[in-house]
Amino acid sequence: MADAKQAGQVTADDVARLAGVSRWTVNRAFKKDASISAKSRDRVMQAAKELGYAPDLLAVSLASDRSGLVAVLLDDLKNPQQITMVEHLTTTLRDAGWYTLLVNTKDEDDAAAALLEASQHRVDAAVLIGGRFNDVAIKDALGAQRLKQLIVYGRVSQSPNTISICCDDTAAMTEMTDHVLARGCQRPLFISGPRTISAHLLRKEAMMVRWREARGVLPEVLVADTFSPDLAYARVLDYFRALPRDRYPDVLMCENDAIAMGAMDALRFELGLRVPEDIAITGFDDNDFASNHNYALTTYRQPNAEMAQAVVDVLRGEVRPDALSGMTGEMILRNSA
Amino acid sequence: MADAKQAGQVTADDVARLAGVSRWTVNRAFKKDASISAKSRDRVMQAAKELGYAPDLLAVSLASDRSGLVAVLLDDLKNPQQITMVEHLTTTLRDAGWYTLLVNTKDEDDAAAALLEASQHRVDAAVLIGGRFNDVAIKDALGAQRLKQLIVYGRVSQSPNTISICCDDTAAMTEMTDHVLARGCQRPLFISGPRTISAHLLRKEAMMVRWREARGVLPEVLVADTFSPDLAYARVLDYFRALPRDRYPDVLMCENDAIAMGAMDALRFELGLRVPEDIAITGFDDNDFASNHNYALTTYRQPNAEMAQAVVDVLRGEVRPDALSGMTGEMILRNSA
DNA sequence: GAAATTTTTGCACGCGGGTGCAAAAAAGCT
DNA sequence: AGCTTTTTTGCACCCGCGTGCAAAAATTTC
Repeated sequence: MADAKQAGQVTADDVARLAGVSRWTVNRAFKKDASISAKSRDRVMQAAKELGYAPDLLAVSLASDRSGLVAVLLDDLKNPQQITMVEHLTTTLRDAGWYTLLVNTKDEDDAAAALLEASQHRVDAAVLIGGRFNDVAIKDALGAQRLKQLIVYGRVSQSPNTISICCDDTAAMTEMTDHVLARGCQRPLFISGPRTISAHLLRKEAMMVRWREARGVLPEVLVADTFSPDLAYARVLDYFRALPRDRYPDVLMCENDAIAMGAMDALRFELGLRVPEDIAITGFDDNDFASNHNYALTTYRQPNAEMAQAVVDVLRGEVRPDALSGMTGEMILRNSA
Repeated sequence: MADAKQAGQVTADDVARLAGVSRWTVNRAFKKDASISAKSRDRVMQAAKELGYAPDLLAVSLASDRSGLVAVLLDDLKNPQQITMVEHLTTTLRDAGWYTLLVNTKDEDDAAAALLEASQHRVDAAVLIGGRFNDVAIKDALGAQRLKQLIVYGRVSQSPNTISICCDDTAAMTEMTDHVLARGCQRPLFISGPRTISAHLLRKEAMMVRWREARGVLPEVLVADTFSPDLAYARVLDYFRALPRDRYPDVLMCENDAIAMGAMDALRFELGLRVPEDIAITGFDDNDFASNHNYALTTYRQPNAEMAQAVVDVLRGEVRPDALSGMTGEMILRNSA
């Protein structure tokens, strides 16, 4: 095998020379359905292998105005749900021929900067994961205007120039609430995450609405400022300590698993309560630890594969706008509720 | 703000026209320390803002032979340690001006393909995380030859064309072992992950060596085929069930936290043993759940920030070959041992 | 076997900007 | 003011490949 590394980049011209054809024929040989004779394709491929040639994707992108890159911007890699999303996105995109430019943003300003950088890379789309991306603010960012596609992933976006791909939170939460109701719970407490993002309101509201329909009363709500178990732990503890024992809730519905776990730990380790005997708990997302023996969390798994596939559909231009935010996941029943 | 999106890409020529200078002056205005007068830089920047111009990074890469991209290839996004590494890498690289092309590989063949694809993107370096990358096999891959830098991250590589950046596993494991010895443990069991990767042998061997130095005997070893808690759970259960109670180990040293957690669950839920009273347990990596109330795992935190910084140093050409695999982390003492 | 098709191949020009050098402008000096 | 030195600016050519079209070659047809 020729020494491609030291000699610098092997280009299509080199291959052409060796194969005795023109550069364009070489490029055709590497293109899916180009018009080229089998004979010269073989000769080209042979020469290419000999030289260790592979088309330069940068040059392809520049010339063709299709980079094959998708920027995935996220918030918080500590959040298991975001990781799950990244995992599905990277594999699904790669299977479909796209590459993932992963950007871990620090704050809102940084998110805008990241968007601009993504556009400078000519990404075919940018996928926004997490709550840091306030779409109202972001839509004015220079980067947003330069992008071909802006996809808000995992929650519904208000912004018109944007495509939302997410699971039907309302249906999901209604199903969960029905389950809890059927279980006979009477005094619910909803524990929400930070209240900046639209998706959150959907989950909370779906639960509230359903509960009131069924029981005629509105559940209590406790707000945690982040999705961290530790904070939820502290919040829950404060909340319960300020309450007489006979007014304890009998079910905690949490906006995601992380909060549910923190809450469960607080109940068990600090208050000596049993789950689910004394208090039932539900989470959301079915993260990797939800099935753990210590938690056995009843939760809801988002349709992650389907959502990732929807991104590919959008990239391919096969948009089914109706289907983009109506995907439903699956309630996972475990011991906690 | 002009409508950059519909009108297609805004180029330096457009800005030049508006600013009344040549295209090259425009490019200079965007370059860090180019020789350009303050006056024309201002004029250019003004025009650029008006048009919503930003340099096209693809074109820059093509022309300058520095893509600013680093491919991060990994194995298993379910592995918390890999996620931690990705997190540190993405942020550290971005702060230093590089972008991350994240590739989630499926198997060994796919890893080779991913390497080739990375090289086609002209990445400035590829960082290999996880055990799927058998460097002996990978070094022959076409992609590997075309890469400017191949960095094996988180373990030592045998391959000469490769740079290893990792923590000093031997020192780490020796420290952990000393801690366990000082605690007075007598019957250790080492639980290893899959035995394909060099790094694993280092951890196990360091523990074995140290233990024999101290007590004159070699610890038992149990092999789990993956780093999943569930498998460790099953393995540990089998192992203990085949053992008379009086020959139970009194300390489990696990190759990583995931294994330690699975092991701990098995001991508690299936065998009714207490940790650490009956059996002590140590992990490795200090993943997010290690500090959880249910586990309180004594473990070892790798020098993640330092390791990520080392990648940047390599990219910048400021290599300190000696320092690349000698970084030490920090033992985290919790309740489990 | 010559004419009409069809397939294959080659080429000019462009994608957006980098590099090194030479011309032009500005600044410094006597 | 006239001349030298330094800073700024413009330009030719290149990075590696895509696109559309015309020339060349291979096939088919009668």
